Amino acid sequence: MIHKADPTHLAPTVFVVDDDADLREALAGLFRSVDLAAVTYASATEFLAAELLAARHADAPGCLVVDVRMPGLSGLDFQARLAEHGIRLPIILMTGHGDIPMSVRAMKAGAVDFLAKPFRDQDMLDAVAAALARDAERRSRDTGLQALRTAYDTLTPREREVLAQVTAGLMNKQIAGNLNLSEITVKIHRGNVMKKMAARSLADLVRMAEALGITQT
Amino acid sequence: MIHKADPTHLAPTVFVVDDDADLREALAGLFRSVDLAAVTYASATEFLAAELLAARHADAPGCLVVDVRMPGLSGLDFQARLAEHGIRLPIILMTGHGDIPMSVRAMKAGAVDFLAKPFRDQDMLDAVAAALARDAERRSRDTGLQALRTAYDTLTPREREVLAQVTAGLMNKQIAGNLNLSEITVKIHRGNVMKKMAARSLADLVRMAEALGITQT
DNA sequence: TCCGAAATCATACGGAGGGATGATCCGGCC
DNA sequence: GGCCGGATCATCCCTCCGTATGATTTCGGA
Repeated sequence: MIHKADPTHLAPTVFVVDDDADLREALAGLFRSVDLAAVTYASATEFLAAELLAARHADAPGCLVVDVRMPGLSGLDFQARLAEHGIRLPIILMTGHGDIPMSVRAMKAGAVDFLAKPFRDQDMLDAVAAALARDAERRSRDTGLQALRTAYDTLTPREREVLAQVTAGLMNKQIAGNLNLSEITVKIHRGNVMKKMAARSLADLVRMAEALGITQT
Repeated sequence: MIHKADPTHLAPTVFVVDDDADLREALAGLFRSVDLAAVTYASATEFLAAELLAARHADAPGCLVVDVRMPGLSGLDFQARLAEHGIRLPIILMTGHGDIPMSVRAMKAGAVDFLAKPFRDQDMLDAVAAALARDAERRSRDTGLQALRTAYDTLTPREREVLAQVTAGLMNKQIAGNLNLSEITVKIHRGNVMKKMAARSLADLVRMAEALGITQT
């Protein structure tokens, strides 16, 4: 496990999606000039095809720089489509002929920035820096949670019930009553839960349950 | 305490700030037509003066509908100024001559919406509904936290130290060592903490500490 | 059919939590 | 000076937690 590369530490990539080849290359050059890897696509569908096939979207840190007006899928629709495919890269939108409602809609949908062309290189670089920071933060949150989920997945159904009630603050005795068990059995499940979740204290376990969204009915 | 009115349940008020008297009144009428209380101001400074004097901002649920271009304080500066005064009402901005960068800046700063004039009445009402929902949600989160803070404020310095280490998962014995106390003293502080915080279990206490952002150095 | 994982329970012991009672000491405050 | 709250500690006692040892049952897969 220690030998597996941690995607969080990979160099991030800026994915440029624009039907204007000149602009694509200009942007890619701009990003590379500040030591950022850049990949270009001529359309949203091209990006989706490539990324879904590569299946890299799950572990590729980076962000998207997308023109809102493109043949086929528009930037705004693209924004919505990404979520469906589980791609959660932060998006920076660009437009040559956008209006205020469009920019507001994009920002509401979670875009990091919305730049009207022409924009200054520095504005784009600032936006990309913000987007990459947002992506890195989401990733670190996600990997923490994923480790917890992996551990949680190893629990048996009974152990999960016990976990829920333990972290709800019930005593072994009460849990035993609720589940129609003897207290000793609850203790055993409880001990197993602590081991499997690698919790060093009840406080630990409570925080884990909190992060996992485990609630007691 | 039970007899004090819960601001959460007061009817929300829409605060309209615009230097155009006709538009002010038109908007106030629109809001009242859907049974929303509306108060109008001709400028940002007028709003701040009135609200800060009334000291109602702390418990008045509602939202702001503000024109970005006004004599004196602009809508965007106004947005920044509110935070300084501790006023956290959601803001909807309007503009007659805005541009995309302005709208993006406003949205980044947390505006609920940014409407270009002329807008449809329904769009404004939708925006206000969203703003009021956001305000109500923040309020309910805040009041929950405030109850916790009130309880936490009653703790003595020693009790807070013990709380921090208890919720960090340390045993009484270890806490006693860290604080150079006997175990029995820790137990007493611990018991006092449970009473004062009204925690019915350790799990409870851990969640409270989590919500309060209490971390162990 | 046999094995292993899951689930169940008993007994027993040691450690940890938690309350009650009683006591001392110190520093503000009326 | 006297009072009170905060902090400190002891002793006693009971409950709760955790784990080890040993054992049974059930169920699904090799």
